[in-house]
Amino acid sequence: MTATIRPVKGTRDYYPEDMALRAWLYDQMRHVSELFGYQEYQAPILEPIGLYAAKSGDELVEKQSYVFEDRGGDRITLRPELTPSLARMVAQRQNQLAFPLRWWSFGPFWRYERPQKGRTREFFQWNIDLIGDPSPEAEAEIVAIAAAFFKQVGLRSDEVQIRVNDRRLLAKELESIGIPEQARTPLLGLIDRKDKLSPEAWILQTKDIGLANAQIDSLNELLANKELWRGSESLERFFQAIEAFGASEYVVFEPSIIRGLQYYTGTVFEAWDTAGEFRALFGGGRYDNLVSDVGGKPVEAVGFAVGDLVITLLLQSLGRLPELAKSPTDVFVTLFDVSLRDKSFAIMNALREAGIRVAGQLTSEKLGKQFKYADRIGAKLAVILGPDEAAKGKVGFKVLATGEQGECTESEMIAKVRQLLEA
RNA sequence: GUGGAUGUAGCUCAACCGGCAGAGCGCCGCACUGUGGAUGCGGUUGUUGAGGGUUCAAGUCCCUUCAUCCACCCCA
Repeated sequence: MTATIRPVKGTRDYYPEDMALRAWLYDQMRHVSELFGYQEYQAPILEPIGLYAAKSGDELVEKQSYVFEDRGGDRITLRPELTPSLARMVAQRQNQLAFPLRWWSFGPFWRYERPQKGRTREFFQWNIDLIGDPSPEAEAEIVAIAAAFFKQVGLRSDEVQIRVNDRRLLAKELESIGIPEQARTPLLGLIDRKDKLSPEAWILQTKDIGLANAQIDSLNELLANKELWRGSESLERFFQAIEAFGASEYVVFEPSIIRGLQYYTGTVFEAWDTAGEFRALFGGGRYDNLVSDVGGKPVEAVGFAVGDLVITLLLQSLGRLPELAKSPTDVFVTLFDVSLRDKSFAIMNALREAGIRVAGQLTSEKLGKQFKYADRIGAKLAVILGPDEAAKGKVGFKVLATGEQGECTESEMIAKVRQLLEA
């Protein structure tokens, strides 16, 4: 064990059963994306460091990105997020794309930080964006997609919740209670962390920023007001559309949702498990400046990102993981001995040409072991060709789940196998 | 980057005050040389993460180091 080379810190090996689960999640993401008419795309995993310098959080770029020099001396980053790459792709073909764009992607990302529960250094993420539509209805569509995804994977609205806010609304409200401009940015960061702080620490830290007692009271009142959105035309329209899209049971207004990324310009949202056991399931919002920041003409955009890991942990803790096949094997073809090898191989071939998924014994082994193997890999059916069957021009079969056994002629085999697999 | 916890068989974990390294599961074999999953019997599995120190004696105490986990920070 000491001799094996360790995996890179924060990476995760996906053994076949883990991979089957990730592939299943990917399928659900694809399904929901396509239900809303979104197209899949892929961006490079390597990007120049400069792409992120513009607008991501400072800490993200300076401390949490994997950066190295390639052989030509260029500074390369393992992408820590997708949105800047998307912005570049849009900017590069801005004049030939059919707006609004409905695009989605799934792939690996890297972030150099201490791994912990629900977080690794290499992780996989689903990104989905609607680009070129400034309306609150566009935001509602994106949030409705998130709700549809939860339904698709079997998470109910009493288990997960999408919390929505609008940074513009909050900025206006902070101004109205007399919070000076220079205090607003640090205050927003503090509000974002409020539920992690004790009430005492919260008051202490708001005072540090320079708020008076009366202002803290107003602020607390503001953050407790779940009806605050009714003052905002865009949020009114947003919630009306959410209702019409059938997503309202999953969506609530929450004035303390801010999000850390600097590039969000308006609506922001996060999804959480209602039990509060895990970190955010996904986060997103409106980012209208990003395309122009990478050199394009200004385009409005809204989107979100979901990691595979927290969703998986949540489904697991709720006992909601799907039962996936152990392997794609439908049929296991046994091998009696060397004299029947070619004939057994020909049977494997015939079944495969009929589109049936077959694994088969390649070298001589006791039949008992072959059946055990067939069982362990989850084959539904075993096909047996021994001297007795061969003498009669027949093949034997066995349904592994029930032990039911029988024979049929070689010419009947494919039809028989198909029939047994469907049962 | 800061703080805390934990490293013992393939896996999950025991081992009293420092006194012969164990159990369950798994795996292998046999009962059952043409039949898996059940059962019974038998067997295998170790540099106790690594290095050093104290001691008659270290899984256990001390130091160093590495790794993992948890929280903070941060969160695409």
